[in-house]
Amino acid sequence: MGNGTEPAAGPPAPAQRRRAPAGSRRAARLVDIASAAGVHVSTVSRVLNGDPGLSIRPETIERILTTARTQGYRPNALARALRQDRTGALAFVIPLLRNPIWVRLQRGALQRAGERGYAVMMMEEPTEAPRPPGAYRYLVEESRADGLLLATALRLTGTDDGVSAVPHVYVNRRGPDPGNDVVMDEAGAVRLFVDHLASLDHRSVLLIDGPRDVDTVYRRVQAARKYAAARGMQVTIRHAAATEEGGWDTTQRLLHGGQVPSAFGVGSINQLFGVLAALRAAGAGVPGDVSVVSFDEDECLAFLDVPVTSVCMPLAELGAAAVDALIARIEGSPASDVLIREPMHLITRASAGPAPARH
Amino acid sequence: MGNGTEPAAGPPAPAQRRRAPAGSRRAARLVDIASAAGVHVSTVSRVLNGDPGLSIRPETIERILTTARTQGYRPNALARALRQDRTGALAFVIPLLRNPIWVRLQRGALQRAGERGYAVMMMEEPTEAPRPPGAYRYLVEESRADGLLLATALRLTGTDDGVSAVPHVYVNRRGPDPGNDVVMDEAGAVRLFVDHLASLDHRSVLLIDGPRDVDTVYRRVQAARKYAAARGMQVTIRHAAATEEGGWDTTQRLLHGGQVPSAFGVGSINQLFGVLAALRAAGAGVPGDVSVVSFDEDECLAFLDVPVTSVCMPLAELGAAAVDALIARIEGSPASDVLIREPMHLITRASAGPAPARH
DNA sequence: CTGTTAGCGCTTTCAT
DNA sequence: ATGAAAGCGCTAACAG
Repeated sequence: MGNGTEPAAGPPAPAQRRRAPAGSRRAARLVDIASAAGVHVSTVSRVLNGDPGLSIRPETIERILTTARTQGYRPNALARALRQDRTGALAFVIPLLRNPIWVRLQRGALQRAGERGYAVMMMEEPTEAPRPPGAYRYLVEESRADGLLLATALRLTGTDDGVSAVPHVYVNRRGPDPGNDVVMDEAGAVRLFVDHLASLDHRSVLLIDGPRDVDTVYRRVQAARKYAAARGMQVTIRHAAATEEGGWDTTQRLLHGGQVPSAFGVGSINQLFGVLAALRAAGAGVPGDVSVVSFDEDECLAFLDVPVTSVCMPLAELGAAAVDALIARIEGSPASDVLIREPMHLITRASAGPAPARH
Repeated sequence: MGNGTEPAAGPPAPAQRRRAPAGSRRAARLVDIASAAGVHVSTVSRVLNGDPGLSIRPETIERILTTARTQGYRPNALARALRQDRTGALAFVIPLLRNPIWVRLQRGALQRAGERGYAVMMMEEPTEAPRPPGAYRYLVEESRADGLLLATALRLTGTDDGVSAVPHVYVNRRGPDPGNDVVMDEAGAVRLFVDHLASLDHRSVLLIDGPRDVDTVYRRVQAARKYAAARGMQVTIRHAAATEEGGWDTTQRLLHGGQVPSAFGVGSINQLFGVLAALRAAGAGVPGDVSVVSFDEDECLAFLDVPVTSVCMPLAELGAAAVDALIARIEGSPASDVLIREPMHLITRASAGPAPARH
């Protein structure tokens, strides 16, 4: 039906090359549409792609469009990609952590990529044994993707391992080659934290965060030192594994060590659970004895026994901006770092309160 | 250097078609290796692919291998895919929720796919406005992927919307067409829950879970009815949004309604936070007044004010098994449902205790 | 204005 | 044991 011409019926499939999943006839090709519509394939191609400088008889256009629709024509992305040397896919290298930031980041990226007509293939960066960015450039070299979104957690060594030969962008971290970073305003987040605590009369703050070779951690630490100094606050830094255990251990050690700052900033939500548990176990009241602020926002924070104040970062925006930046690189735009500032805000809950009266 | 033959130097790039990202020379092709090694491209192809029935002079093989390595040859996945009509990619449709189950599932799938030589492209299923599975079959029809991993949350309508024309597998849910489901033993999980509470002398259980049109929820509810009945326990079911709010609201309503079961099972970790908060707000002790068990395991549960007992499901195994099953479909194996049983276990923490003495 | 043609990079029969 | 050639489905330069 609706396909009177040659390649439909005829001999019983002239050497069909491969899988024919039980009852699915071979997908319609451009040439099928062309012969059914009685025109040449190139004409069909032009019509279907809306070639600007073309003026075909409207009735012909209509016929082509109808035929294509009837036959359920789908352009073969492979053939197109081979021809045009662009796959329409991006590869996203990401550490698959429980931490909700990655989900929000991923969502922002996927959505924007979809809007811009790109598919996204995910590669997990093993949290233990992270690989250098160049380990993923084969994806572009093999024409599986047009560019790389690099969101591995580590700060880079500074050696160019060849990744710079392919379009790429570092997401939520800074890479060794300038102009390819898409990051958030970690310093701004820390400033929000410091300002808030200063306004509550705290004189000493502690930042518990991940390993120092994580770029976001590094930047938060720098900012904490700077802003606390500017306010004349004493600042302590503790690095720990970005896990509940990490937060727990550090806090325990700290509590046994005498002098405890009156305000804690915690880098990741996983650590936060450990910190809160350790505080609770030690009988330290929150916020009575110590105030706590999380640098990861998550809705569950509002439902904890002591609802936790947090800094909410623009993660979806980061993901989207990273996609935009990468596509710009792919299209040949000059490199240029991107800093996402908005929206970022403090979500005030119960865990940060006035500094305890000084002894 | 190391490339003495024709296509290297010569005229200044004879109409290079497209992007040449600043300093990267054109990727080596099979023909480049061939001419550099002084053999025909088909020979190179055979050698590089380890063609079984081939007997070339070892020295020739060596020369080809060396040349390929020297030139950093990468097979063009596009060309290969076009030729062989298999892309080597799977598409994974997933709702990007904060719930940690999806991360673990995704990780299991990505890892197994990698082992089996497949790339995975992710598509987010919008949580609101979910689309029917057939909405994603274009990915296969356009030759972007060889098959579909469908992990959308909804139970299916039963209408075949055309997805059955392409290799696919439902992950953590059952689809309308038999033989394509890869699911975990939700009933077994519920049984673990019921048995545990029965052993603690509870006589009535409540299951707070997501919307009833979510397949996992549906199965847990069926199982709860069945196993509770078998033990002569009274069972109550409450459906709520799979969020903190959902858990909170339901629990509040329940507490104001008189008669409260002595044991709660909670379907998702997000709801769990809401449930615990509502219990706390109402002054109901856990586990003194009510015992609570989560059907989502997450490490943070061990660090809450009352550490929460949970059922730990084999999510990574589910993801891996789904990939295996899909690849089997792609390779033409007959359809067959998969049920993941192992490993599954109860993690006993503090939130489930003996039933309070009866009034 | 539309058709012809070449060819993207690879695999795979077929021929030598 | 290796080479020749066809062709996957599409697009774009060039003809007519």
